[in-house]
Amino acid sequence: MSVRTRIAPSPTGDPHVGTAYIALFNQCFARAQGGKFVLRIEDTDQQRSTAESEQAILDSLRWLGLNWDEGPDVGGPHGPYRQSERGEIYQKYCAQLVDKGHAFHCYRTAAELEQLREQLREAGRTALKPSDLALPAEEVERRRAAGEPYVVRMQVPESGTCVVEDLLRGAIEIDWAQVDAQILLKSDGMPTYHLANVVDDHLMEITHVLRGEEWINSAPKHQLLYEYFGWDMPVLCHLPLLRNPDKTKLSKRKNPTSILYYQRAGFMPEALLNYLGRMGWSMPDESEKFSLQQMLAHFDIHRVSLGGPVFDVEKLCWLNGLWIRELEDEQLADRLQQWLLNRNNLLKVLPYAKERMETFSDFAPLVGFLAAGQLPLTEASFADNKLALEDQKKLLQFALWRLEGLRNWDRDNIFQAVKSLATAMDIKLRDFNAPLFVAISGTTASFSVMDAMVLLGSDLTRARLRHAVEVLGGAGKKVLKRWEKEYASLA
RNA sequence: GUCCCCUUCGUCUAGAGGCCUAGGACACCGCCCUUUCACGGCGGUAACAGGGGUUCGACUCCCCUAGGGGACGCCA
Repeated sequence: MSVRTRIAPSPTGDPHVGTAYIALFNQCFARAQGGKFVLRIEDTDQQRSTAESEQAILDSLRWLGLNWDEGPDVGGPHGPYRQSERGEIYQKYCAQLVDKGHAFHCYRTAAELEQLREQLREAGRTALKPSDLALPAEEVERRRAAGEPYVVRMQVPESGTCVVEDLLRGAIEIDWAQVDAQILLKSDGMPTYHLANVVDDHLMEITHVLRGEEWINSAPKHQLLYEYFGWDMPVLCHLPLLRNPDKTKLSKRKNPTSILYYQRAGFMPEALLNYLGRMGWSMPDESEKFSLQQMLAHFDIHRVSLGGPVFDVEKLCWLNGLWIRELEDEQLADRLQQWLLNRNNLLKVLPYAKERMETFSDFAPLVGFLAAGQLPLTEASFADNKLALEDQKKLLQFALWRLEGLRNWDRDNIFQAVKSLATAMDIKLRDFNAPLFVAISGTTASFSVMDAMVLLGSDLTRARLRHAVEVLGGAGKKVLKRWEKEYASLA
């Protein structure tokens, strides 16, 4: 038995708690039955995946205490995808499907596809079927001869019902009319997730797949591919999705989602993992605090409850407190030293503090805000700034939006983002920065707020900006909508 | 819009037809402990989405409705 977690690095390289959540359940499920737990990083979109973002994910999972086995034959965290930089493996398998008539070359252009989708919408359908995509033979021949790009799409039944078995939900029926002629090979020759996923799982001898609920709708495609290839299908199990407090799928706009954030904000890995284990799952005796070992010892996949659990930072804090209090003083001293008071950290911070220090005792107050999770702000904290409170609130929200879109979190990028926003809003940088200072450092008397943001990291920075907006009274739905419009018009 | 999944206190959950007057945890409130604040202890408020079946009996099984979520990309 072999269970895998498939991991796609996010564009920003943040290791997502949702990834850890799935990995945790995979590990418990596999190991509880003496099976292998295989981790596979796979991203056939080379724009997204970098060596650093992949490493960040692996490091985060290790930090949490997760560990994985080498996959059979292919080994390593990468699976066949890494052995096939330009997708050769998949092209080979894909050619088999074309030969057998299970897949076809499609020469449709982007413009044509858009038009087709428009027509479907009007007809009240969604899925592009092979028949929708068909072109006259001579037109196909013409485009082929002209060397136009093409993709390979899979054949799918035009009608009928597909039944997919889910370990927790039983039989799920999906109409074939809902399933489109999925692209298997992109025009650059790289596979899409769907093909890579099926081929990799087969080559890695995966027997069970535990993945997020969001994949249920593509299960028929995967099942069909297994049939086309004549391979055994792994058992599928779809886990519920972690949610924001408003019940939508957990997203970083509404919640800190990066493992790095929780690391930086001073959570114990044991506590975070423990909390993830309580999401949609419970110990047979309902105990709240348990280690990975204990979870493993009692793991039963059927104790997963299907309602999407809301990620509640407050309860996580309480749980983390439990873990801290049960540490010996010696252990806690070690943890704190590792976390913050290590030489590396000091060296990073010192250049900014040194200028302003007269005695050693000035150090802690100067950099204390870097160690804090949430700052104890009130409206009064912002009162001395030049701009009206309402304007400061808007400015902070705009800054938050601007910084959310940032790909690389470094001083230059942050500075550019802030400066361009200030210019666009026609506010002097000095006035613009004041509320940022308060939100980030708790006071305007501090070293460069840009440097502070770099030191804090993107997640903690965003969390502070969000908090500041809340402190200033927050923004209702209506206001938010107006601001969004205004923000968009700034360009 | 179409399809799929889901639905027990505000939140995480227990519950495999009678053990349910629905249990635990977070949060909240009160009391105790305490020079303060926490921690800890004790107690309290608070839920089976609605309607139909099936059954001697339904939180539990079935159907419908409603609500929530997800998916509908040459992203994963």
